[in-house]
Amino acid sequence: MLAIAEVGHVGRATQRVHISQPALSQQLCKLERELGVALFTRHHRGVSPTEAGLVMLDHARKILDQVEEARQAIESLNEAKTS
Amino acid sequence: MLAIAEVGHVGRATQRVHISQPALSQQLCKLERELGVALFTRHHRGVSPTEAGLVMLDHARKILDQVEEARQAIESLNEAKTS
DNA sequence: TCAGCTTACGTTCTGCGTAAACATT
DNA sequence: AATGTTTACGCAGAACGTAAGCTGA
Repeated sequence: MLAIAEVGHVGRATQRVHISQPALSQQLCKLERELGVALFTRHHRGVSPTEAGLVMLDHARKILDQVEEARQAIESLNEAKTS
Repeated sequence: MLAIAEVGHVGRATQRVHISQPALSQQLCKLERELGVALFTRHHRGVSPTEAGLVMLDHARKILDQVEEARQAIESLNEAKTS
């Protein structure tokens, strides 16, 4: 969700996530409410990350990497079983 | 979700997660369908993790730790701002 | 006026809880 | 019979998409 907004535009990010732009905006707003901090500053030419947004981006990448790692771990374990 | 089932019983885990036992069972089944692998073997005295369950457990802990780390990072960043 | 984010609103889907069923000893 | 997991089912809340609104250059 946030990781996608790293493209610089909320609207531009939609083609990566395959959801509509308002929905993505809602997700972002919800996350910001949840964290109690603004992740991006809105301006007329897309958005740019705040300080908090930057640290969050870093953590988000790590989390997603970890998830992907887990997914691949069970995947390769699956193949070993079926072979 | 999975991390809670590390208590050994699906039913016993409910008091940690504060959701009903059927709901937790559903989550577990859904995750197993999603991964295409059984995470636990069911027997008459609770459940015990399969091989896949064990590796998943390991990854799940890392992921949750990472999430917690992120949450605390923005938290401390918030406090710095307000002070 | 234009580009891009946000709000409104109705619909669809997901997740939970209660209740009932199934399985194993 | 008893313990523990799963299925059925109805409902509340969340998420999405379409459409309309808002804002700054």
